[in-house]
This record gives sequence, C-alpha cells and structure tokens, in this order.
Amino acid sequence: MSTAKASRTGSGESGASGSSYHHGNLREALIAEGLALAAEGGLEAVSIREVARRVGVSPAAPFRHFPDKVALMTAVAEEAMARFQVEIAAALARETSDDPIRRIRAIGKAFLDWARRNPTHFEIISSRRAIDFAGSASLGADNARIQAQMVSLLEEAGRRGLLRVDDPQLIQITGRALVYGLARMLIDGQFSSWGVAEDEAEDVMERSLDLFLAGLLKHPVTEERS
Amino acid sequence: MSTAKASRTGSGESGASGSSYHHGNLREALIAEGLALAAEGGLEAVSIREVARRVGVSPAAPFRHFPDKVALMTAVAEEAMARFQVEIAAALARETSDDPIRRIRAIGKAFLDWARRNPTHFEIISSRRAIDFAGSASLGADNARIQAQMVSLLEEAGRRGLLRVDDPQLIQITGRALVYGLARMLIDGQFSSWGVAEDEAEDVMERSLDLFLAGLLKHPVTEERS
DNA sequence: ACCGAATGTAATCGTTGATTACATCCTGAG
DNA sequence: CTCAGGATGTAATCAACGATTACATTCGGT
Repeated sequence: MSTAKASRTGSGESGASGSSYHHGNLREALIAEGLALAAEGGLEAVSIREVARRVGVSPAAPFRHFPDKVALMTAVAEEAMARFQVEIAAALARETSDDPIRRIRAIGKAFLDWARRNPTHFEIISSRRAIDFAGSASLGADNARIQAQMVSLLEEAGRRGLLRVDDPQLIQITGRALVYGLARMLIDGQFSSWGVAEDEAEDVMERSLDLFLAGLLKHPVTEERS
Repeated sequence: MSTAKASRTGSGESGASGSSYHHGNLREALIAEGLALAAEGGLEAVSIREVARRVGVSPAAPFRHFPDKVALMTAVAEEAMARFQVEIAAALARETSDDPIRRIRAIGKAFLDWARRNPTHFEIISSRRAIDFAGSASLGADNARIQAQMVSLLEEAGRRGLLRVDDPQLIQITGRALVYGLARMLIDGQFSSWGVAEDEAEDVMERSLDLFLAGLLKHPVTEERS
C-alpha cells in the first residue's frame, strides 16, 4: 500500500547514525519480503519485481543491493539458514540427555519439523540452482557446523560402543540423505502418492527416522512406542 | 485423451521431403526435444519457445498439442518415467537371486544409477511443480507399480524372517526417502559440500544403501564387501 | 554550505508463457 | 473429382519477468 513512499524513514530503530535515508534499509526489507513471498507461494513466486512492489520501490531498486536475482535469493537463503541453525540449537538445548544417539535424533527431528513448518525455506536452502552456495561464506560455514556436530556425536557413539558400523562420515551422509529425502517428499506432496495421508506424514517421518537409527545400533533397544 | 493424432502419422518416413503435411508428428517430436533439452541444460532450460525453435515450428505450435507448459512437461515426465521403468525391470531381470533383500537392493541401485546418469529426467519426475502428477494416469500407475513391487518383496522378506521390523510400508517409504535424498544430493551438488568428491559419490551412495539395508536385517551378514 | 557518493527511478531491451485470429493442409463424403 | 470441415501450424499480440542504462534525489563528511 503506502502510496507515500518516503514516509517510513528512520522513525524506528538505528537512531545512532541515521542509517536510513530513502527507504530505511531496503536490503533487509527485500530479504524479509523474499522470505515471506517464498513462504506464501513457493520458490518461483519470488520475483524481483514482486518483492520490490511489496516493499514499495521501483523494480530496479533491488539491483542496487544485489547484482542479480541469484544474489538476492542467496541472501534469502542465508537468512533462512540462520533461522534453521537457531532451531537446531534450541532442539539440542532441549535434549538434556547426553546419549549421542538421542542427540542425533533430536537434530534429525528438528530438521524434519523445521522443513515441515517452513517448506520453502528448506527448499531455497537446498536449491543449488536458485542460490549461489559457493559464493556465500555463511552458508558454507553453517553447513560445516551441522556436519561437525553430527560427526562428533557419531564418534562419541562409536566410542561408547553403540554402533554396529564405525563410519561416522557414511552414517552422517546417509542420515542426512534420509531426512533430506523425507522433507522433500513431504514438500513435493509425494506422500499422498505413496499412500500416506497428510496428517500422518509427521508421524511417518518420525518413525522413518527411528527405523534408520535403530538399524545403526549394535544392541537395539526394542523400545515400544507408546 | 487424443489418440487420434499419432495414428495418422503411421508412415513416419518421408523425412525431409515436403510431402509430409505439416510436420509429421509434432507431439512426439516436442516431447523428445523437451527430454533432450532438459538433459542438456537442466529443467529450467526447457521452454516452449526453445523446444519449438529446435523442432522448427512457430512458438505457438506446441499449444495445439498441449494446453500449457505444465502439460508438455507432464508428457515429458511420462516419457522419462517410462524409461526409468524399463531400467528397473532390466535390473530386476539381471538379479537372478530370489533373495528379496537382494532384489530390493537391485531396485535401489538401479534407481541411484539411473538418477546419476539422467539427473534431469529424475528431477522432472520428482518435481510436483513443473508437472501435473495427479492429472496423469500413467505416472500414477507407474508409481504404484514400483511401490507394489517393493512392498511385495518386503513382505516376502518378512515371511522368511529376515527383517527386524515388520512394517513393509514404513520400510518402503524410508528406503524411498533415502535413495530419493541421495539422488537429489548428488544432483544438487551437495556431496561436494559434505566432503565427498565427485568420483566417490557413486561408491558412497551404494554404501549408504547397504548401510540402510543392513540395519533392516535381523541377522546382519558379517561385512564382506568385495 | 557544498560536492561526491550512495541510493532510488524511469525507460528500455530481450525473453518467456499464453491467447487470439487467421492461414494451410489432410481427410473423406458426395 | 471436388469441396466442406476439422485438424494442424502461423502471425500478431499481451503481460510479466530479469536485467541494463541514464538520470534524479538524498545523505554525509569536510
């Protein structure tokens, strides 16, 4: 809305150096709107023009902050990844047990929950077409952190003699592929093609994760789910 | 659906001679070119105009055979799926053992091999955005056939007392998610972000599959990969 | 108070998907 | 053989997109 465009200057935050002149800070507004637009209508609903339209600037304005669409989408992906990291950290904090398997499970479940609640954020992080993964330091660092956490937990599990196979890298990649595949199947609506109703999906995904983790254990716990 | 158009092109020869009326059979040519175009430059490289340009017709000509782009892409997906089915059948034929686990493994490996060699064909089959899965009878039927094969094999494995968990549906979905995730990770170039070189990918994927399958077994065979 | 630089705008280009009115060609009834 | 009618392809056009360029505005240090 807001036909009067220049009226939003500054009144909120950033009073110190007066960082807002024309729009406030267009860059962050574009990223936020891109994220929202992606969440609403999917990845291909995000266009430079539509984002600009919503923020209330001209179609060319975003190009002052991003050289092309890929750069904008990459920034959006960085924001999405940052939120995902917060989610992972929170899940790990909630899981008070020091059993590495339980902590791994917590990470996997957090991944699945996050992907289910933020399908397009997950999608944009995964897409190597829409974003420039290699050109973003933060995306690589965030990725490496998750990988390191997983491998560390798996090594601990190996040290405790819990695992049937002692290959943290392989287990980590396999687990990643599993949750990645589950998330994508959910998002792509493939569960309905495979005989899983929408409201069963969450439960199925969790049981899939448990099925995989149980298969890793040397001494499966035969724990009955209530 | 119009089966009439293809029938009238029975002769099919007469190639370059102008005797053919307009094009011969544009519909099939468009699908073939769409498949080729996807294989060359990825899914986004497929556009109605480009396909028409390659076939040598006007940009509007394809719309005589497909109401919109989704319909064309769906037809391309059907063709890709048909080829994939052939691959699966061939792999099952090659696997002479009647051990259900080995046959399941053969299906999984065929899936991975096919996705690795035809990344975009895999992608277009998976994409629920570019294609109209629900509107295609053959896609649903092909999907159901694979699912039925897998469940049948898993039931047989259960009958033989091989499995630790007797839930064919869950195992099937988990396995599907795993190979789906592996294939997508490879295509998206994520392996390189996770410490797996390009030429190691095939081996890693196969070992992931084996890791998962071994976890299903009640009496895991002692590691003996040649 | 001013001038340079950062920021946003307007106009424009080439491409895409899609629609419409029109032209062409085959088929088959008479 | 002819000619109506339907199937097939074309030309012209539209709106939306990403992207580039030249220009205008506003900030902010000196």
